[in-house]
Amino acid sequence: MSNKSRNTPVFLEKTLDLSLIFNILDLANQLKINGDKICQQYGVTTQQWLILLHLAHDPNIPYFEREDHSLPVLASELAASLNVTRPNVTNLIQILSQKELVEQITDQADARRKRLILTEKGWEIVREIQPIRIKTNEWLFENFGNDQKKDVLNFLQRCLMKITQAK
Amino acid sequence: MSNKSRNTPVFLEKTLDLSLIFNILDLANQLKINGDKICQQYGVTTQQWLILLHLAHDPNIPYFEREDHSLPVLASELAASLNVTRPNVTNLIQILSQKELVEQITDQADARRKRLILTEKGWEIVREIQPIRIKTNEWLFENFGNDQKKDVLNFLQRCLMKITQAK
DNA sequence: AAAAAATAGTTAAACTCATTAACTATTTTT
DNA sequence: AAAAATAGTTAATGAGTTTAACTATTTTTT
Repeated sequence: MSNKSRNTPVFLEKTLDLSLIFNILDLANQLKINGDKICQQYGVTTQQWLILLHLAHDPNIPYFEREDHSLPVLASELAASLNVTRPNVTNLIQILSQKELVEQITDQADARRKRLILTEKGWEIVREIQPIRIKTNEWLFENFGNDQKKDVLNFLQRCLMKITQAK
Repeated sequence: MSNKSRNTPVFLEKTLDLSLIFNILDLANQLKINGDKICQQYGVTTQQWLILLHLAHDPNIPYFEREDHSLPVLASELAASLNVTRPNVTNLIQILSQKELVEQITDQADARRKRLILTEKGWEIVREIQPIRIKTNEWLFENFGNDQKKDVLNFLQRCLMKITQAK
């Protein structure tokens, strides 16, 4: 009695590749949920906090390893780093401006550009979340050695490079 | 001239842990974008397609490795696997029902439960996307050996286990 | 120098996915 | 028989996202 609704059909095989994909997605999901739990105590979402980290020039952000970033961040750079559209960034920045965490300053050399900087209140949130963030990650990875973590990081970076360069 | 808006402040250090987190999030993001590009040709989103894969009992889904799943899936199981609330699943299932990809059948042994199954049209989408999915993933991981992939999978699974058991 | 093209960002409308709180219906436990 | 637990829905709401059409500014081309 081979019933489609009860048994895995033949064309859906268990493979290393597909398991990897699902586990990456699941873990990212969990990390986002974890982030939300921390961030919500400070009145921001994980996504909003990620923007604050960009404005604070967190050196761990992959985009900053690929591109130069000596000047304050632009909306278009945020869009590129977060892989979302510019209107979406406009939207998020407006929310953060209303919360008085971010300010926009028109670039003197090019009036089309708006440089985004953190307010003191914005810096405060980044500073306060930082130790919690570090502790949480130390806990998460405590059973792994540095070499192991480096291998995984390398794997992820090479995948990212491949996937982003294909566009 | 140490200007907060231009230089990385001291408390934001570059670390292996934080780089790992960012890269996991970024890669998951890219995978979702990739998925959307494929799925949208079939009139579904990545999230909706993931539900179809659950109903098709894809053996690569992490939840199915942890829990038994001999019977057709329940909304509550979907919620647990996707890490979302039950009302959200109700919502998604309604969309998929309207698209005639999913049917709900009241469980005979327990009338509270509704077993979710794919319609023939639902199966068709899963079947048609499958080869594209496999080819895309083979391409993505083509430069890695099986051992390397196994190591990464193991790393991700252990992280997931740790993070989910902490709740 | 003027016109055209490119770039940076915004506005508006719409959609997907997600939440919480309060509810119905059914089954299980006490 | 009553209480508690379980499965799912409804309603209201919100965050984040998109596309299409727009303004303003700068750069390139002619």
